[in-house]
Amino acid sequence: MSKNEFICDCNIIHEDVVKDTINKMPDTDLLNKLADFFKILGDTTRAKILYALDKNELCVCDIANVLGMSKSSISHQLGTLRKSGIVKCKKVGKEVFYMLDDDHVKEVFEVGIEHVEHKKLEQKMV
Amino acid sequence: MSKNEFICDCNIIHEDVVKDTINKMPDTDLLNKLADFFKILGDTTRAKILYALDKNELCVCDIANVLGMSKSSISHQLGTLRKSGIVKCKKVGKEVFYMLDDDHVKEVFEVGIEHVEHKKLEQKMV
DNA sequence: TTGACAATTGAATACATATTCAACTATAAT
DNA sequence: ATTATAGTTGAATATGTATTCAATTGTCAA
Repeated sequence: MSKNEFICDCNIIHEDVVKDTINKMPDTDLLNKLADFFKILGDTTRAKILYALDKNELCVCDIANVLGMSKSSISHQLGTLRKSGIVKCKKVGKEVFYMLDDDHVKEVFEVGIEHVEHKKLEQKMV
Repeated sequence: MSKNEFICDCNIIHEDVVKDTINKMPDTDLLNKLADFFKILGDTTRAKILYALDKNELCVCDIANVLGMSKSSISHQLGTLRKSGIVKCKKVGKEVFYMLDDDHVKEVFEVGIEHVEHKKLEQKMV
């Protein structure tokens, strides 16, 4: 493996480790989907929506009022959440009720909160 | 609670549920930190970096070569990862070696992968 | 001390995306 | 049928951010 095969303008000193790491990397498709999943959770509005839906089944107006935001922006976000299969909905008359479609979200949230609170604790100890 | 207290131009029909949900919402600070944490994981480049660092301790050049990207962009991303306390580094001569600072990341990834693979499976069954 | 190299940094660019606004659809009530 | 309401949608705007580029820092070797 010559130096020129590498993208970088540096003398590769750790060729073996690099090769080993490359071999151990999961396929791109998985990593993209994983990042996309976290991207969905990585927005305050969406995080709040999911948190609210974990507590109660809610219509668009309810969510808008819980978060103190406009119906439109909530509806847009619900659209993205629905497209990514994280929430589902049922229509009742003029209203549309939303609920979580996936238990994983709750689980991921829990580990995330653990992390965040652990970090907070660390800061206090410093 | 009058209609006017609500942000939305709709006849609140589910006042009780809305109030209940509001009461059960965690404080804003936690939700923001949580979203910020997921935002960090919600980028393909950063996800790849973290995945790579989970396998081996690597210098900036190594990571750049594993991902096939420039040193500069990797360094920028390592900066954000460092600031958020997810990776740490040690300097050895001219090189800087990076490693994961937190076991939670691994844990969160695992649940995330579970979710992604579950979704993939669901799609196949349809 | 000079040259080479790993890494960082700031500014610029390019791209992605959250919210707003206005228009529209679908359903229910009169 | 007409009107009001819940929700959706597309375009525009505003904001955020990933990558590139160029310059700079710090360390090692000659």
